[in-house]
Amino acid sequence: MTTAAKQAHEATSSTILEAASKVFADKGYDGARVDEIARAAGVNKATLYYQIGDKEALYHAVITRVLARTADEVCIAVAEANGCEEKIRHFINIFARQTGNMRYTAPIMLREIASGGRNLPQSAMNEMGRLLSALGESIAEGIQQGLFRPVNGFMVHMMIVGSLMLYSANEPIRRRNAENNPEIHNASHFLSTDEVGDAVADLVLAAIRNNEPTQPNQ
Amino acid sequence: MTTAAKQAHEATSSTILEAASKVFADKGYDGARVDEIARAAGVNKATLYYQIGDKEALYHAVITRVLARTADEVCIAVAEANGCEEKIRHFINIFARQTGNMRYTAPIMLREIASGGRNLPQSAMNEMGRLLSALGESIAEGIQQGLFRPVNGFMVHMMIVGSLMLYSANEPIRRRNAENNPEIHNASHFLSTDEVGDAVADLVLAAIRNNEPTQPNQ
DNA sequence: TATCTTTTCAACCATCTAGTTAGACCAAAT
DNA sequence: ATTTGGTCTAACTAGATGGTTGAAAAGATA
Repeated sequence: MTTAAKQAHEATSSTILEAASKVFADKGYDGARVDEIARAAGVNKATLYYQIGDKEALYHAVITRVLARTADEVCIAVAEANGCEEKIRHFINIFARQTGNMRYTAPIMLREIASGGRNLPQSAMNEMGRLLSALGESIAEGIQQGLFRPVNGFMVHMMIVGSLMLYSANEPIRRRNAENNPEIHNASHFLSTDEVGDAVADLVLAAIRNNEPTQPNQ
Repeated sequence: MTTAAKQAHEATSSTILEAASKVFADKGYDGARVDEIARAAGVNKATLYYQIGDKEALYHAVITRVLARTADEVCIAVAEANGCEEKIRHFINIFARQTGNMRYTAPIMLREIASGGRNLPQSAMNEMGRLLSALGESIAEGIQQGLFRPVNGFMVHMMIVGSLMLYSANEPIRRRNAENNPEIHNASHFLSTDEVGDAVADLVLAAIRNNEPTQPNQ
């Protein structure tokens, strides 16, 4: 394959995955129509099969891509942080940005979880594991240092990820509700991506921070 | 209609809705097969159409039922509580029980949110509103009394509901993960329904509690 | 220009599925 | 015994959908 051809392949492939992400997020695996994805990507259906494969291959590519991106961004941000609090903060802020800006991230993950991870390929599971570890280690470290209370790290993870994904995925419902009931419009229901991250970080850190600092464990 | 007939209607109808709840939770709206629901309910497909209606009517009935049950239970529990902290605690514990024991609750809600509430009938929206108010008022009251910090009540709601639904819906993935990696089995990933409620309540209350009590607002 | 490879397309098909229909069944009322 | 009203069923249909294919276009190479 020439480099020009390779680039073309890369470009179409990426266009298709981007379109597929949106459609899968919007309609779910079963609700998504391959024809619609092709149309949204502006390519013929056969091209899609030629470039990537059948519907399942397409979905696997999409979900692995979404999770890998999120895990990459989050892990980098956590690694760059100084101290446990900042690590948690970075984790939350980047996750908030990821779910807030890449609008398909949260719906795809939520649906996948709702289905019991039926379509989760191992590669995607691994990416989830990276996310879990990044936060788990930061919390364990903080507890070790006596900065955090001895909380259940997994529950904290659920809390962060749950609130951020829910808030992001909720948006259409909130908006519709605001349109239908303009009189009870509530500004606190419409925060910017960064405001959401800050609000969650504030709550989570308050939840786990050790306010009666004793000597660190050992 | 005779009372016997009425009872028969009630019974089949309920059986169908129960079966439909499971299938919709498991497969989602588009993934669910009407034939499968009928089979799961042990009735002929035509009976299902006779008793309830088409697939959409079935789904509307299911989601409204699920949300109404949850809202009912939660509202009763909150009303019975004394003081803001206890209201929050009751809210969380009952919600945890509802999502933890009625295993289809969380998946159905998560999918609905992921789809942007496309299939949410007004009746279901109202039930969601009741849930939101129950918590919102309790938090506002606590802030008013200076017991809670001036937090964003909606974000707290996202946090509670997000973590509980995520934890509940997660269960199959956690279990599969534990089976595949028995060496890193983590007890904190497998809490009982009540333990989950307590853990979340502990975290949330720590997050919003006012640790430097000043004079109440006014 | 001729040739070869990669990429795109429109039309097609086998299968699946939501929804319908015509009638069987059954209990109670006459 | 027969009618009546409600409940249920097997079998069917019309339409949609995932996936395929053979040919044509585009582009590189020589």
